[in-house]
Amino acid sequence: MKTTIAEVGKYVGQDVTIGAWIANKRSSGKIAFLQLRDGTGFIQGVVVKNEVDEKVFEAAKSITQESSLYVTGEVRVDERSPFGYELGVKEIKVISGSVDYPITPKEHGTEFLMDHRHLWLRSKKQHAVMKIRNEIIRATYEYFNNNGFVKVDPPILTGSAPEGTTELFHTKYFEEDAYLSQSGQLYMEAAAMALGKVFSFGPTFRAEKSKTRRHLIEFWMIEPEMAFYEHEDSLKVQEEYVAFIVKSVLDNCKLELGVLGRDTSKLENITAPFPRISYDDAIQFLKDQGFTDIEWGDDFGSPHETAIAESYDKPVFITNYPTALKPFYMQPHPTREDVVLCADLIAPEGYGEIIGGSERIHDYELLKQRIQEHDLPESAYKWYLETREFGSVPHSGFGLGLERTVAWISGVEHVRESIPFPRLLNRLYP
RNA sequence: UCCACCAUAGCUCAGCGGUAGAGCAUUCGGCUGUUAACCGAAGGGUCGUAGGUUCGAAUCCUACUGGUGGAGCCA
Repeated sequence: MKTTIAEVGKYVGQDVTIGAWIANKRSSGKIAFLQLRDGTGFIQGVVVKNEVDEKVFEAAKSITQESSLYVTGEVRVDERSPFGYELGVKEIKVISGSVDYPITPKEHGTEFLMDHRHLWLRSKKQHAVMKIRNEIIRATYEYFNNNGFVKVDPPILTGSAPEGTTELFHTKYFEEDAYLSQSGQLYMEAAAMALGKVFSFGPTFRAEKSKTRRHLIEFWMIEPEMAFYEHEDSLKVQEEYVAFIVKSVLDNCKLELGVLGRDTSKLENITAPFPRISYDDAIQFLKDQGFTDIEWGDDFGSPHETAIAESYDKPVFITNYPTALKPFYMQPHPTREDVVLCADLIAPEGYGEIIGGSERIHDYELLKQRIQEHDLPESAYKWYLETREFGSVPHSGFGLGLERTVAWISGVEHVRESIPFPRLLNRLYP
């Protein structure tokens, strides 16, 4: 019976054949332990010399790390295995050898591991992070599909800069200039006017010289946009969605969280509603904490963000930032000129901002005025303004950074481990 | 772009002015329950590059290159 490691629980007491790789091996004179992996999981194969053909034991003793093989044996329950099962090996058929596998069972530096990212992904820890990433993606589709959202894919090649200031990747579009998308939001707003509640999930590109554990040049973003939703309605969706993906990972990735040594009690606590603090109060809070380098009107730096996040044990919304700090399209506060209806969601444990969202301006004249104030080319925003010209409605949306969310839930230090092949300031290989 | 630190065996590091070291990996030998297994042996190096100081530089100085951490910007 050919099966996978994930499925062996169905075959206790029976012989199965698994296509696998050797993750590691330990052997003595009369017994060998093969640490097997097949992509679906990890299991230990035990080869006892006087129970198998001599050739099989020799093959087990001489097989090298990351060689591929078909291994046949009896599935048995074993309490010593964290996975619960092990394989009493009867036969080994090597498919392909592996000489001098670079990633040895020892510590390695970041540069070396990143140079071998294509192989590093095979490790138990990276496997666990990728499974958690997948679970977050799966739960995202489940959440939005269950709540009446339609997935819409905005373009990746664009002709203009949605948020103006940030650096964009430039490319040619035949004779024209084009840029890689840094946000699909404007297109999602148009889509919301067509389909009501929509969400996107796709890559985003920022040509910023950022060099921190929270930054990637290419990252994935989930951007919901909702017609007839005001700011407060959007915050409810955000906290419910984030709580849902955390719960999904807790329910479906127990083994992976264990491999990563994640403190799950911190995740179990992540339930809606999330605490909120206004920008005004956050400034006051920081001053009370002894920060002297910040005044009303300044944007938060990383230490400020962390100080605010650390005073809560859940993600926290920082709401209503000064208009001057935020992009042109955000809806002004109903009773105040100087702030807008927006919120950033800051993850606990120093993982930084995972969501930025706002209610969007729906008034045609005001939006046009803002575009002029920001010196944006009106011709490029003609289509965007038209969404306000023909039956404009209040609407809100937000963007969630996938890699920061994966890093936070997995508990890995750096976002470069939360995406299969990270694009970083100095890294385009592999 | 700025600040700090780092660059020695395939990998992780020690050596910090006087002939280059360890652990892991590899090869060989030993070991019946290992969990980064263990024990013994062997092979493996123009000490990032280019200058300089010195009788003598992996070691001190300068520049460059590459990397790591952080800042700013942002998800």
